[in-house]
Amino acid sequence: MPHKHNPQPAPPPDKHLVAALLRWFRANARDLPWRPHPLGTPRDPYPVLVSELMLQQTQVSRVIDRFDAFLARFPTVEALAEADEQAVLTLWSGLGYYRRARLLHAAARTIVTEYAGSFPATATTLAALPGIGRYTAGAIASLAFLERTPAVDANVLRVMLRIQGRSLTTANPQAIALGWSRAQALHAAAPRSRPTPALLNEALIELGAVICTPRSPRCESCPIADSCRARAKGTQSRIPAKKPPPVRTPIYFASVLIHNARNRLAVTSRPDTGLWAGLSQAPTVERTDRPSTPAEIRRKLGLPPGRGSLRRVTRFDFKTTHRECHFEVFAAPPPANPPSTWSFLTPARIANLPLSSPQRRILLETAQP
DNA sequence: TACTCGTGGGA
DNA sequence: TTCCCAAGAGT
Repeated sequence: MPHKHNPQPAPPPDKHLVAALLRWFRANARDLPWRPHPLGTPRDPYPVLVSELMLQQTQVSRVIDRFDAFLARFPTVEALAEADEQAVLTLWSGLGYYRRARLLHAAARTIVTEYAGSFPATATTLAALPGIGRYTAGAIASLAFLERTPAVDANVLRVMLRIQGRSLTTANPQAIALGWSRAQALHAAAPRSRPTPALLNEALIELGAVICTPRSPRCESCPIADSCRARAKGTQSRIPAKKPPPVRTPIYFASVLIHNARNRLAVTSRPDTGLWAGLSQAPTVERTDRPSTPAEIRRKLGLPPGRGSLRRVTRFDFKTTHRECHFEVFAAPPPANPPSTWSFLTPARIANLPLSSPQRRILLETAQP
């Protein structure tokens, strides 16, 4: 009698996995603005830096247009370093996680001032730059400098966990350690040719993005399905394990549209920490316990008292990962002496400010008659 | 370590 | 419609 528990056949060695993956990538790589021609060519580190920072926690489709616009406006690391931070944030408007834009700007300045404009060329030295963590450092070091080093993002981690058949959340430190060590092992088993580290990292990311997707992975099209323990056990849909949804806390915003006599609109800057730090907005009051009353809004913004001076225009909700934002939009006449922190601007000027999505809606859609 | 920091497409 | 969640880093 054979074994009762019928063990799975041993997966092929990593060498075969890597060969199949690279073959698939060469044949199926999508044409992306930041992808080198031909594949495996070392890339300029600056576009890699920009694309990787833009792609953090978002999706390729959201980034493609922004990437081209950003490089057109700031074609070199020197141009970015010299830029005004507001200009950088403006090009980032709508992308979210605005701290990434500030950190990218800071990294460019560090590269120019401390490295005379030429990028540090190793993952270790890159990781010391602002906004560049372990993943981005590995990506730049491999894609631009062909260093044999892994780059494990959420895509690669998912691929590694499924290959190993481990149902852990992507936030689990064990899972992260497994992802990096498994990816490192694949590099060790890969061919020695110079472009291989870049090709392997990009292939793993691409596989996770188009085949080994979070939901409904296309296992029937996967070049390394015969190396995948999850596939063998049929557990791919449960890997990685789900993490509990984040708790969303409410914030109540009251934003006020204030036109002056020349029909220009009042705009202020948000504080430089917290949600939408440093972005522009209509004069706004916010609190976390309940909506502000009209009297409170008038008082806090220095608007004249009296019932007719503040009328509600509309309201809407906007969700972020951790916040449930309730917006009420009002209109009011300008105070006799507006605060010096307010600017009165035309729509064209406002469109060139760094705006969050809800403020873009308020200032550029709701405000226009 | 656990939490913060956005957004909008798609299931 | 509502919910899920995608090429992370900093604190």
